[in-house]
Amino acid sequence: MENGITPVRVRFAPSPTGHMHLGSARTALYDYLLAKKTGGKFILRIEDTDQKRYVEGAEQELIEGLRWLGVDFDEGPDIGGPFGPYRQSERKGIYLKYAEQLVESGHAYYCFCTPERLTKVREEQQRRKEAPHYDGNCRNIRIEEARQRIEKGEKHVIRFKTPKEGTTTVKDLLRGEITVENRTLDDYILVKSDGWALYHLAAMVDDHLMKITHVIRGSEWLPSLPLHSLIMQAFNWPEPVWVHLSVFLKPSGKGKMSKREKDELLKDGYSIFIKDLKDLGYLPEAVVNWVSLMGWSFDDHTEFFTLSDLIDKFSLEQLNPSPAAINFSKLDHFNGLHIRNLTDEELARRITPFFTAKGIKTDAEKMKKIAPILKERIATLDESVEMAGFFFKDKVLPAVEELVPKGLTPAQAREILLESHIILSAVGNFSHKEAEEPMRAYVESSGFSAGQVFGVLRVAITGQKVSPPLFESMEIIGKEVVLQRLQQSIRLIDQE
RNA sequence: GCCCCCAUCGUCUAGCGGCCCAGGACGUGGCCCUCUCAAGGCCAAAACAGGGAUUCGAAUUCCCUUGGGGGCACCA
Repeated sequence: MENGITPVRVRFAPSPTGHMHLGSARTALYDYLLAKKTGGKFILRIEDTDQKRYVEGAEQELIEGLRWLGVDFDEGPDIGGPFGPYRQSERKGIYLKYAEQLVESGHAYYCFCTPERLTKVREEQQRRKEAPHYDGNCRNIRIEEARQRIEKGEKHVIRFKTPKEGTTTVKDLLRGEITVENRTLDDYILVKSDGWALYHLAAMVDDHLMKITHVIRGSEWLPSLPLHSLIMQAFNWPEPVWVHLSVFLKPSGKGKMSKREKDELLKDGYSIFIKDLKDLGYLPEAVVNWVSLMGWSFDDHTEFFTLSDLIDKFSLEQLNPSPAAINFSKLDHFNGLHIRNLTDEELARRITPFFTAKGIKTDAEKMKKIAPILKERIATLDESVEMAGFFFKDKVLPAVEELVPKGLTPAQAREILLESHIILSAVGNFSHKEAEEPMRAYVESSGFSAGQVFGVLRVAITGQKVSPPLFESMEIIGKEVVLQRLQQSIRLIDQE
């Protein structure tokens, strides 16, 4: 609640098990905004206690994703900080120590049940239509006996001794108090038989040690919130402010994104993965703006925000607890807005890699001239290649059937091209204004419509039916090349 | 099956008892502008899941139903 005044310490704690997606991006963003707003610290902590699920390169992708978005962290694995290390795999010993402390104080116990036995217990419970849970077999083994068995090398885990009676009430900032009956909770494992701590223990220990004041995470954690609260209580540690964000649903709003749907999305030029979004031509500014509004709002009409606007305006009180369907057409909209918010120089710089990726050599000067006429007609950066590739090609190859549009005969199209060639040849200063003026006069006298004349010219000069404004384009291409291309098109018609 | 959460236009949302026969945005449709495509401008259709209760008064509070989501691992 002490938002806006006291500096917070918040952490984004992903596990390096796959690609960074929109949900992570939003959580990290809110963390960052809250930290910046309060003059606090934003920490990146890698939750890699599960060796089996580790994915090579995932941590790097996470860091790159955050940097790309502009969501910079103050402490983290690659930059260090006063509460490191920031990779849980490097903190193994710490967790074990705290787990044993819990055993000592009677809040946890050693359990010697084999995975086989547990599976059997669960199967039986399912058969009886009971909720699967640990049956408490080792709950009351005396600590001395347990120590002896461990000494003899018996495999064991450490379990939390969840109270069997009563209720646990925890407060979530968005939902208020949540109360559960303790008997519906399980004796969760804190430390595995290989000595690695599980999330429930590791995260609580780290949050405490790293002096985390607000835990912002996805609502999939809500069911284990009582456990986490109980663990904190067992240690006698103060609890952070708990903030559970709503989940993202698939665009239809029915259920969450499945593997198959992710593939389908990519076919439409969309993705929930941050690295894909970058390659698809989305601006980090737009992704930030868009994602910030899924579960948060400022007022009833303001929607365009830069990162610094968001730092200024963000507040936990305006978070919305209900699930949100991902709306990609709105991302396109925001991308357009942010593209138009870029300076010409900046836009030129951002679209250049997309040309390079398609094997098109660009030049910076020309690109700067193209940027302004491209700006309001692209929704994503990669569209600029399709729209403006012709500026950098030595040759364009207009299709004859496009050169001769419906309603015109080849002879008429030829006439337009020839007349235009004569008129444009006579233009001294080849600016779009000076070229357009005599061409307009020609349209008037020719009996053709502006659409017909300029349409033929567009195809002849750009090789495309859709392009940036004709005369601005011609100015950038230059008189010489324009005339060459007109001649080429006349030849093309003649050859038919 | 059990536990928890959520519920306003197709979608994201504003609304925190009277300002609401519900506002904005995306998308959709129409018109204007126009050399194509856009951008931009204007207009339109489009929602308080249902039922009780509280109250002079409910989208806003409470209960139930329904629907949706999440969770029930030696994963996070």
